[in-house]
Amino acid sequence: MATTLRDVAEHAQVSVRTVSNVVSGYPHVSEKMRARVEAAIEALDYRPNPVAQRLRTGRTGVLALVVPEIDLPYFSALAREVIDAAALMGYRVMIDQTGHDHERERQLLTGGERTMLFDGILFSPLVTKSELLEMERRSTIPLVLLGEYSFDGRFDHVAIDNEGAAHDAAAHLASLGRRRIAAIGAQPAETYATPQERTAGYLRAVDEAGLDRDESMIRPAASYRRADGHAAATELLRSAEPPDAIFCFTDLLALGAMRAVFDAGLSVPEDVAIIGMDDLEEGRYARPSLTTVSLDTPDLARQAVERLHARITDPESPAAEVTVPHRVIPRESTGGH
Amino acid sequence: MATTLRDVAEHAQVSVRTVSNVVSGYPHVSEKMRARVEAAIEALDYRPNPVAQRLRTGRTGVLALVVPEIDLPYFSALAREVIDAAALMGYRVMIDQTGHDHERERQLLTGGERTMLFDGILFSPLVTKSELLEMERRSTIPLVLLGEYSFDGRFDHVAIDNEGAAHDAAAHLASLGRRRIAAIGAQPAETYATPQERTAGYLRAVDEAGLDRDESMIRPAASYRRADGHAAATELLRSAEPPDAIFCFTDLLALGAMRAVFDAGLSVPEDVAIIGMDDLEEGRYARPSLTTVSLDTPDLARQAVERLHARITDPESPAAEVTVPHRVIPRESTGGH
DNA sequence: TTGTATGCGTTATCAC
DNA sequence: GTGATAACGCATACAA
Repeated sequence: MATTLRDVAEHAQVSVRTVSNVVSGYPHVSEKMRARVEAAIEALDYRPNPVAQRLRTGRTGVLALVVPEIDLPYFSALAREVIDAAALMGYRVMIDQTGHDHERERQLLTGGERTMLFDGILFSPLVTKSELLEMERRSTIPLVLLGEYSFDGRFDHVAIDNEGAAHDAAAHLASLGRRRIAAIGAQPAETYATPQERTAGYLRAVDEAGLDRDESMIRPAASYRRADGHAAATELLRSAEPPDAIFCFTDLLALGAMRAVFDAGLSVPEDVAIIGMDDLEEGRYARPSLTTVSLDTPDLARQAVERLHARITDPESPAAEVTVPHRVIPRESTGGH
Repeated sequence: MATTLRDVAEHAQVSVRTVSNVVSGYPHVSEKMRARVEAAIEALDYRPNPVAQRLRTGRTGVLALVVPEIDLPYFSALAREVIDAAALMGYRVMIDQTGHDHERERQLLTGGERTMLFDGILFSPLVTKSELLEMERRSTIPLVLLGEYSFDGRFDHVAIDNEGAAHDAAAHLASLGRRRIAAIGAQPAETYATPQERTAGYLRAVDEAGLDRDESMIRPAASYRRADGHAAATELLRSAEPPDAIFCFTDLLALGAMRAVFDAGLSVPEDVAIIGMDDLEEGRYARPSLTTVSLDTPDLARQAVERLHARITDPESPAAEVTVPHRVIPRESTGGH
């Protein structure tokens, strides 16, 4: 069926070794040999079997990208950049959705039935500290964390400064004269790093602005979808002293929150200013356009893939901590440019 | 390093054959043998090497999903469902982005350097008829087309009725009393099937409503992103006789068009009613919420994966043509429920 | 029911 | 610089 190295070797009257050399670009091959082999390759339309190459070399040329849900715009934007960055370095990308299923995450990391299917993992889901500990104990596969814990430098880690970014977002609202600044996206238990760090940054900004901390202004979000932002904002607006500004931990939450403000008969930014994080394209076209904290996703993806590649080629290289810059982008939802 | 069948066999004092039987669930294995082998597997923490399995069996357990851009919400939603549906049938999914690069598409289909990396392809990008012809000539890998040409039943094909769906969308606008109904998303040349069919459906609805066909009301869109919808709508609104309704071939185009209407100082749906297609979650939270044509994406994904699986297991099975139902969902952008 | 041996298509180690 | 050949880890035809 499929043409193999041996077929080419026979056709060109040389050994498989020589054909392999030509195919893999081994430098020490005489010109006439190379020409003969290449002619045979052309004639037989030969293409190497990657599966056999893998078995032999142990490398698969595939990276896994693990995300909670690929249809969350932030993750699909990330996936796009990761796929492109990986392609540039000769990798293909397999995407796994954990769907917030911790068991699924563990399986993916500790081997499960899927060992050796990829050379490394870009791990992006929310994850708890104890899960990371378990990973470190059991897993041996090269791993780069995207976002979340830096975890004592035991894993490569590429992310923004969550605390700082959240601080800047809330500080932006304060700088506009808003006094009752709410936050949406905290997580109830002390489980995940991202919401914790963002809450901390928010609180620091509140303190620095000389505002009162008000626990009732901090709202959890079970997930980071529009519906969660809508529900949380609706509750906030019903309270005795509603906020005049809301900092949402993601743009998607913010878009849901905006819709809730309109549904309550109020307007953005006049009654309530809103800021998100992620700089989704959707926010640029929303009405009003959404002020947000932008993080250079292409850069983040590129750095993550590079880190992972470095770890794959040299498993002993020290873990790196990469922080990608962020910046507030003022738009209409906080009163313009 | 890694434990192999042979290691397990030695540990359990049996042959590799027996271990293999146990691992692969071969029924005729005596109880004590099975127990001994399983104990050894447990003790050595053995896991089969999927790459070796593949080389041996020729099956990879991987499907490729080819899309133009994974960060277009329609395709990320599709990817989510495809990944889930594939997981249910024991497949993993590799995502490829063609980025509207026809050369890239051809490579993916006619083999390129990537042969035998997956068992089948779900092919979703826009594609021309001549490209499909070339595919049929050269490619041998199981393939299911999502959307686009049915192509004479030579490929399995899962899609909505594009012509009918477009007709229903435009007819919905006409039924609301709109007289100057524009369309955004046509493609200039006679290249792709989807825009052609949608244009045809639009024209049929215009005719049926007794309205005049007006070529200037049909606007092309280079891509299907918000920016394209914005640009096209802006032009339409500047014309001497601007439209009172716009049918956009995708929700993303519609969301861009809505923003353009606001930027022009007009309102939706009072001045211009807008309808899209795809039923993105984004449209449900937009202001005003976006009327759209919904197609059951989970169902489409499931059927596509099932078709592909059927073709993989039986390459001789006749090509199937599956049409997934659609329906108009009225929302605020056309004047409510 | 279980063991032995061969091959899937490569790469890489030896010789020459 | 090139040729023969042994793995890589698994599944299976054939034998027992």
